[in-house]
Amino acid sequence: MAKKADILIRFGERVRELRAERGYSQEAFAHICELDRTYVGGIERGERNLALRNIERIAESLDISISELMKGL
Amino acid sequence: MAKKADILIRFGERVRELRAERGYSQEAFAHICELDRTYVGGIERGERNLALRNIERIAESLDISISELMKGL
DNA sequence: ATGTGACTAAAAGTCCGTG
DNA sequence: TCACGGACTTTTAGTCACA
Repeated sequence: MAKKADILIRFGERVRELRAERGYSQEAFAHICELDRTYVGGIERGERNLALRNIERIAESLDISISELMKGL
Repeated sequence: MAKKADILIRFGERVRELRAERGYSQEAFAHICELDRTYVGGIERGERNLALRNIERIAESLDISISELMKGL
């Protein structure tokens, strides 16, 4: 498990990129997503195998579709 | 929770559609995904809030990208 | 060939903190 | 502002018997 360039790693990198693009701190972003600050950190580090509902929340908070969020993964 | 046309419902419908298009039974498809038949059934019925790794497995088994799988959701 | 309820183990996800 | 840890509760993963 946790092979490098794993889907979770790639997803985390993608979230971090998009979140930073929007000028949000992890904490501010976590608040928008209504997720825990430490949890969002874990997602960005590729440590979290998050479920579909939370993927949806993140996409919504980034104001893009899930499909768009998953692009290139 | 579980509002109609929920993400899980829509995702399940999408999986069912694509799976059926390929002429797989739930059981045959479950075998390809290396998931339990009843688990896949639960996904198609929108009862499972499945996590990213399983979403990836399903996309792979359908031979499409996650982004493609999520299209229209 | 599928729907469903029930179940246990594992993982998701929260909340407290530190450097 | 973020990485990371410990302890905790809730939900998912994965399977079964049965309709």
